[in-house]
Amino acid sequence: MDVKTVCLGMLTDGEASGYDLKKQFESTFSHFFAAGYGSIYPALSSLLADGLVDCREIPQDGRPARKVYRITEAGRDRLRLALDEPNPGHKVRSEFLATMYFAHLMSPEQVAAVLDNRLQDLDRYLRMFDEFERCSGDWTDGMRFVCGFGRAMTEATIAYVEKHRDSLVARRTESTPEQHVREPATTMTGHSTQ
Amino acid sequence: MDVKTVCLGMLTDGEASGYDLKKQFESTFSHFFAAGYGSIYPALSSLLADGLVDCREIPQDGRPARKVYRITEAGRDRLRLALDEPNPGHKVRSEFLATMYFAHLMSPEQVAAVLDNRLQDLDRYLRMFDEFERCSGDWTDGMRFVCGFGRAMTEATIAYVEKHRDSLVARRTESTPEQHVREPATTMTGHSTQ
DNA sequence: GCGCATATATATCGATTTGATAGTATGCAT
DNA sequence: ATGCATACTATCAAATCGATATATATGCGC
Repeated sequence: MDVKTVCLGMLTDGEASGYDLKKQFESTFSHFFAAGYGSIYPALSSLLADGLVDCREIPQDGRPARKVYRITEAGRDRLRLALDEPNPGHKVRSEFLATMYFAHLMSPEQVAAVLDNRLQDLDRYLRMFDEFERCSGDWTDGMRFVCGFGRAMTEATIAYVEKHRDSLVARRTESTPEQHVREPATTMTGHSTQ
Repeated sequence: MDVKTVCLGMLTDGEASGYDLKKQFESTFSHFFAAGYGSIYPALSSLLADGLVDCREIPQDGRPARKVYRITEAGRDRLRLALDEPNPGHKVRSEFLATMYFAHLMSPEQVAAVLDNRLQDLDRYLRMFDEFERCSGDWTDGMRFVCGFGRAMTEATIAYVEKHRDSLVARRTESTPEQHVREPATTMTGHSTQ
């Protein structure tokens, strides 16, 4: 399941332009499948070339013409085929966790800052889910499942970070730094690798 | 924080070859920062060209020579700089959730298969974390934090999927692959804000 | 009236990442 | 004896990311 397939899926809901799809990637899909113009426009071109969508232009004054895409029958077939994959992946790419992995190379203040910023982001996510749910009247079960999933993850993350924050930051706010020496006077240039 | 930075971080633990780093990406880092040879080797080349690591070759009979990389002082500086980023990202790319989003376009059997396969994967993750923790004697706080994070997410995911599985699959077990109409107000909705 | 942000719309470009593949040797199990 | 796993290296096309460019219109504060 790549961006092409997701675009195809979005188009089952009605015709849309690349701009429209981008907005959906930025809202409902943002917490589990983000995509930018650099992916969306090539995806639509490719789908069009393969006859999986068709396109009509709606001229507008001032703005460039809207190019509105619509899924074709071939497109629906292709989508069904893609949705048949029984074990779709789920990948996390976390610079946050990578940073925390190396917490021993950072000052306690730096670690605290990273954790607090993450908590703020998570709070923003929570508010986003509130927003979503406020207008979830006509949602499908799938949409509810996915949104609830995001909320559950966010809440579990907040709980975990708040619980373990101190064990990462706690250490004395000064003295005996493991690796992050401030004064380069006594260098470890001797390559003291094991 | 890209692959280059993570490689640099791994090398603070001692010298290593690209192959060694790959193994670490596949084990400890796999649940939040995977990388393949196609990223690792170019990363090491680039680090070498920038003088952030150095390299010595250890010839072996039969196999190609080991190229063992070691972080330099410039490399440590660069790493400290990278770790100073106060708000590192955390991204999810989930074909699983994208698929579930379109559950209404699938048969109940397909949906059930996807959910069950996911649960199996999650169970495998759980066992992986058990494995990790069995030899966590000399771990840093950061490593413990990251591993605990992965376990917490996995457990929360299992709980969520098991709790909501039926609401996605439920509908009559025999059905057309085409989409179905949603029924009004079954009481299982439950806004579990817990 | 001026500058600025935001929204509507399109699209491209370099850099990075992914996923698969290739090569070459040892050793182990079927 | 054949296939498979492990140990090493490495590359390549395709996909994706993130930033940017090009227009115009609307609204907001100063």
